Amino acid sequence: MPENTTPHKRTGTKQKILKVSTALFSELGYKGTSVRKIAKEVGIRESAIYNHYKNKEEIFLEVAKGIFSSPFSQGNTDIKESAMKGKAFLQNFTMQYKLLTFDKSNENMFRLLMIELFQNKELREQFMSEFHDKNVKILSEAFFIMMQNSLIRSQDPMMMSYEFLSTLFYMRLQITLMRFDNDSTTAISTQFEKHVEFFWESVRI
Amino acid sequence: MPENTTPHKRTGTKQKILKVSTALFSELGYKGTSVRKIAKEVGIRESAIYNHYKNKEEIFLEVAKGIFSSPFSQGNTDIKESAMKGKAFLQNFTMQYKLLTFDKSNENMFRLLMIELFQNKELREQFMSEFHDKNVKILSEAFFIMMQNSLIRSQDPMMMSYEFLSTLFYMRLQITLMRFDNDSTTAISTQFEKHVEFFWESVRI
DNA sequence: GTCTATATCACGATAGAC
DNA sequence: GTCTATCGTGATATAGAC
Repeated sequence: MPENTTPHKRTGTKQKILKVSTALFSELGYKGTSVRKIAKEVGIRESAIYNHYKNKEEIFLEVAKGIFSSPFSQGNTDIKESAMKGKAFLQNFTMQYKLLTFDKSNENMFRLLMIELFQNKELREQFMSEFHDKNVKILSEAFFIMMQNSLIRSQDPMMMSYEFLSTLFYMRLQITLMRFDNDSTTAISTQFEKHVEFFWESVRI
Repeated sequence: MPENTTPHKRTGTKQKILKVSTALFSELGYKGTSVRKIAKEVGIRESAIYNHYKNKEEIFLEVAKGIFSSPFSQGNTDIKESAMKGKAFLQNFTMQYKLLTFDKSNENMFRLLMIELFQNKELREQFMSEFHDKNVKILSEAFFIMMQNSLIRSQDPMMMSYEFLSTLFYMRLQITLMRFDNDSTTAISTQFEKHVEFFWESVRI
């Protein structure tokens, strides 16, 4: 027995608002997206929006929340195990990253992040923790294990992760920008594999 | 005999508009900056703005133009000469980049760039050509020379530049974000030097 | 070149009928 | 839960006096 808003009919409208808002915020940023546009796209009047959300800010925060919960940590495939493979681990990690880069919904997330990064403190913190720290942590563990197994030369694992990750991020930024203008990304897309090659040659023993 | 607008008095107003606009656009983005705010800060009425610029867009493009002409290529110190020094060249290049990162006006520029990157096609093109291509070109030349002199291992110079640059960019982004929130950047600021060390160890023969 | 005054518009949000 | 109607605000931009 559900006792929430819209008891028996499906909660379609609220979800539709969220879906439409996600697309619009991603494309136009916070200021560029108006409640008017959202309502129009959803197919209701502006005033009806306020039956579901207190105000525009509440919609945005809900969008931001949902967007970050998209799991980057894939299957949590035992790091201790896979890190032993050395180069293959990095190839796999990079592949996952590449897939995210070219995934449509993640592309929107990334765009929204970049647009609002300097305007929303909450988003900045999520960027640092979800985007950066999380990946550095995974990579650091892996590099540490590789060092223990004498696969790579000894270095600060955190620093190594930073070096490895920053290039992935920069490629992602460039590709997202290029796709935004419908430029071809074939040339740069092979860069991911080259990056792994270069990095591995730099650190392997 | 000047025959332009404001014949004998100084053209202070137009320059002041530009100066104020630069600060405001950098802080608030395009949508967040209103002609009202600009006028108020300058100390004139909104309508007076239109004696100097056709519209808001024209002001913004002028700001963007000026902001990119800030020369990264410093003294154009003969690359052929300095590249021979190998590691010292990279240290010098990175030092310049670090100075830019911590320079207040360049910090504003970078923030503006990040805010509007996905909203303004012209800015994207300027980013690609001025920000990326230019630096890749300088570094590629240097790496090529280093290879010729057997200072570093043989690789695609462009690719090497990409690898070297992307980390600098990522550090810059992180530092700018942290400074935005008044977080301490002492820990990350030494990363620049570590990056050069790591990279040099990766490529030197 | 600056001012006052105004036109026109889009925005976020609310009140109240259905 | 959605609608119509409306308010208040702040935005870009223009016309015309000084």
